[in-house]
Amino acid sequence: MKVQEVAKHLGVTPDTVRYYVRIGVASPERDPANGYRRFGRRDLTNLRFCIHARQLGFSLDEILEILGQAHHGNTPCPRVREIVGARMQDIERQFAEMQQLYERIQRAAKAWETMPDGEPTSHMVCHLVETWEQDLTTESAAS
Amino acid sequence: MKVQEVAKHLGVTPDTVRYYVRIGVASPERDPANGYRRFGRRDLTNLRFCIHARQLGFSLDEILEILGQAHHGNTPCPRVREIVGARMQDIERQFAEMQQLYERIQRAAKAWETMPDGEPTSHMVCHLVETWEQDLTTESAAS
DNA sequence: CTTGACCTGTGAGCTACTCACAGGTTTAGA
DNA sequence: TCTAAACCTGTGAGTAGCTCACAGGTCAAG
Repeated sequence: MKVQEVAKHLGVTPDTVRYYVRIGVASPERDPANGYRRFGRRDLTNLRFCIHARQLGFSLDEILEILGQAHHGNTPCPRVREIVGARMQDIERQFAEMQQLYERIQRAAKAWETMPDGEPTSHMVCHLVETWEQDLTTESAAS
Repeated sequence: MKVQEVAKHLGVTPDTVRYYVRIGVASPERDPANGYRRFGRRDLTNLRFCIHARQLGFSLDEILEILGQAHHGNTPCPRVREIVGARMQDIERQFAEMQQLYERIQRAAKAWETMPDGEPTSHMVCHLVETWEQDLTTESAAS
């Protein structure tokens, strides 16, 4: 299979497939006549795994690590379970951070509702932003 | 004020302050004797605005745009309100995406609980990932 | 006078692609 | 048989917002 067929087959762009090849997710043979990539079964397997794993939040480094393990005949499943666990925690943390950001914006927007616009001065760019009451103390202490 | 004093004052690292100067958030004078940055009132104002705005989810490009507006004596407040509105929508969207990802992972992890590990084969790297039931159809159709 | 803490600019690294460029190949149709 | 469109190639740069490394100059305390 050529790059575009593979891409269509897997639901990604040819550029993405080429990128994955570039970093070593797959290593297709080359057609000696024209240098085109010829994807075999193993290449497709690796690419499919990569795409699925990405959809589960795996990083490309983690994917390469797992492919390496599998290449050596070791079962990558324990590592996979480990990564998935870590990823869930990451997401929970990001989730909390985003919620904080959202609430911060919301508080600001609400506080600004009744405030007029103002001209910038030498000690203030936008009074909306600069007079906004933030509890930085709480947040920087928490981090 | 020198770079480290400013950094401490604003609660960021000296590197961050230097970076902000680099991209034009502030343009401190230089001490002719040694070339050190000397931050004045306006520089501090800009940096403080920048840091606050970042905490509200503004991009550095947006911040530079606003600083430019303010520099020309125009009130940036309407633009600020606009950006804040856009940012809230962005966050809501990201929120939904992350939730999807989280649920996807959760479903996978749950489905794997009772599955044993397996050896990698030529057509499968990790059966946990590759036999995982995804409703890609739903998701790709939705996007 | 030394030592350590500061300062300088520049450039690279991080993630996961995505796009641009310049050029070679294949394929379908006239 | 020719041509034009659609494919393929590798390489390099761009994205966001820092962060760190490097090599070297400066300053303050003891």
